[in-house]
Amino acid sequence: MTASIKDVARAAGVSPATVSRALGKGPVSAALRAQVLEAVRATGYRPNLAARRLRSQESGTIGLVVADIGNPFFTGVARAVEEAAYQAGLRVILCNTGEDPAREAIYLRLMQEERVTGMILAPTRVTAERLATQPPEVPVVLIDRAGPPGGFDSVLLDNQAASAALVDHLVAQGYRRIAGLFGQTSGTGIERAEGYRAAMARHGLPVRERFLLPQVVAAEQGFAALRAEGPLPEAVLVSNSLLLMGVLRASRAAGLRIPADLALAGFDNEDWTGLVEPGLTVVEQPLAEIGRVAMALLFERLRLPGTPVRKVMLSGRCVLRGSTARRGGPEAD
Amino acid sequence: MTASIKDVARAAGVSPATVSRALGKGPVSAALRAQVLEAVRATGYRPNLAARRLRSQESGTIGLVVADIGNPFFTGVARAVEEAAYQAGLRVILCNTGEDPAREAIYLRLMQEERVTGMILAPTRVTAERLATQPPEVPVVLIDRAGPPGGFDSVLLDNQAASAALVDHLVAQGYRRIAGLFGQTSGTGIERAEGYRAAMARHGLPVRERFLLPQVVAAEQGFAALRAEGPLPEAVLVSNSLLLMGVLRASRAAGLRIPADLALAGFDNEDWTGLVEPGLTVVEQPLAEIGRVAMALLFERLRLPGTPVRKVMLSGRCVLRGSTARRGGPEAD
DNA sequence: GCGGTCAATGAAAACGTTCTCAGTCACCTT
DNA sequence: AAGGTGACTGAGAACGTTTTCATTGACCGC
Repeated sequence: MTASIKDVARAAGVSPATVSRALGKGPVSAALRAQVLEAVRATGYRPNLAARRLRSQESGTIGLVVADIGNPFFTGVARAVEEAAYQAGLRVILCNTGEDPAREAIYLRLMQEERVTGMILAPTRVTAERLATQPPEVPVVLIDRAGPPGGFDSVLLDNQAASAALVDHLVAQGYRRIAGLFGQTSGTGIERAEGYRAAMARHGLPVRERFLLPQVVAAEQGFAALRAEGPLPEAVLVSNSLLLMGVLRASRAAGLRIPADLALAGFDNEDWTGLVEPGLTVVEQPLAEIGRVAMALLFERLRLPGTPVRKVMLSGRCVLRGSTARRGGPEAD
Repeated sequence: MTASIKDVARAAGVSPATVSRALGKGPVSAALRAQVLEAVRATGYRPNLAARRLRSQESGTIGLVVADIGNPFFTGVARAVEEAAYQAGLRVILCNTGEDPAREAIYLRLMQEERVTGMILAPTRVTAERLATQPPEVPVVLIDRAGPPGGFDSVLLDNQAASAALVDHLVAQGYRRIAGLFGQTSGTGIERAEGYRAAMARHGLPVRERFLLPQVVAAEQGFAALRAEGPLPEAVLVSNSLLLMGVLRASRAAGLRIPADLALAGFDNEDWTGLVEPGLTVVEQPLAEIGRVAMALLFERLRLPGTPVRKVMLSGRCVLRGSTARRGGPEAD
């Protein structure tokens, strides 16, 4: 088939070992190295990574397992991860689980079979729990979603604080009857719900919440159900951008004016949230930072396996836009 | 380290060959198979994919090399590709080149070293030309962007027709001075420009075009340059969603009303294009279909390597929205 | 009852690398 | 001049699988 290192060796008139050294790091005389390089060119040799990995017992690969590659949050993080890996001479295997725990399990197994050097993982709640009892043999860094207490290195947004900040902002703008819609598959949705609840309690306001699948259509249906079950709230807090889009769509379809009939606040500062009218108030997550820190944690654990578990908590940034303009006041922004 | 097939064999009291057969397809008695499975459980054995690939000489992996994983066009295609691969029991390696030919070359080499079964590729113009002289040894299917004539299987949008359809629509709506902004890194941008030129010629209208890097900021600057160089056109045709966003931003910043001061039409029916006010007229590409067809072409070529090269051309669907409402008329939607 | 077929199993080779080990040669020290 | 040092090189083992080949029985038809 394709040329192997032996073919190159024969062409260059040296031993396979010398070819390996000439291409790698070993000591080789300049003359032989030139011969080898010429032979490589002549034969069109490409090293076989499977053989290399088998022999050297290291894959030079890290696994990145996320819920949804269509979600700009994960693509943002993935870019930073890939960039860091590229700098370090590592490859990235990207896996897309679609929030499906079964698929997550399959990919986790696959990563082990690939003998990845380490993994970065955004687990569903189901998988997060399973990780506690069946930890993978390779270093794992969790992103976006908390794992079992004390278990793994992780880099997280301070979801409770961010959620509470949105509630405080809404209250300050004059809203009182604030409903919450949260994703149900991830620990993140749960945490954001808790922040919402705590802040509402602090203000002495009643909670009204629903948990949904993190999909646009689920949010449209969920919002419809919310309306059906009782009076329209003054504002809705939403735990991710897919749900935010769904609620926006549904409220548009219902002819609601934003924020006059309904204020809206959510997570993830995607481009489109600033382009719709009015702009949507969101908590911006530091995507690149999350990716970079995750890789840094992974590298450190690989370097010093014994170090205690570290959880890095990053803060979001509130981007205030017209969707939460002062209640009853002029539509700012 | 981790258990190997020999450990399992020892635990089960059989030979490594029998373990391999029990786990794979070979004929094994039910009793021994049960023993082996039990031993696998006991030892926590996970097959080593590097060894398997080396021995069996097939990677069970296909490479997907795209320009920008942050671009919803590519994530949409990637999803379909991954789904098809998953069904077929194949893995996908996803590579992100950022429209950088150097990085593209690196990843193409990497795919060969991984001994991928086949590749799906959206090349920049530079790489597309290089493919003609240095074709990879594995089957390649091109998507989104045409390669060298007659060279590779590919699945493409009928860009010229789609572009012309947008021009025709704009003309029908009463627009005459129509400018075009196109991406310069891909053959796609070029083709869309050609369709624009041809349609404008057909209508006897003058062409006014610029070629830009496919980035939001480049479009903002490009649009500013367009305005600086002469009178504001009545409409702008834009060759992809990043440029579309840039032009929308820039025209908002300049206080232009759409479509009264400037009509806008582009490519890719992303969610946000229907959520902004007014909605943007776009050509929708069949993302999932592109991914599926690409995989189908790849599979067929693997099955029957001798078949002649096939180019599948899919049509886009015009989604008409308010951004191209009739000139001077009421703002329809 | 006997050659022949067939399923099940094990021994050992092979996949393409890297790495250890031992060897060669040139050069330096004493 | 003998021994030591060091840089370079090749032979061969090893990585963990799959696969070929041979062997063993069991079973079949005659």
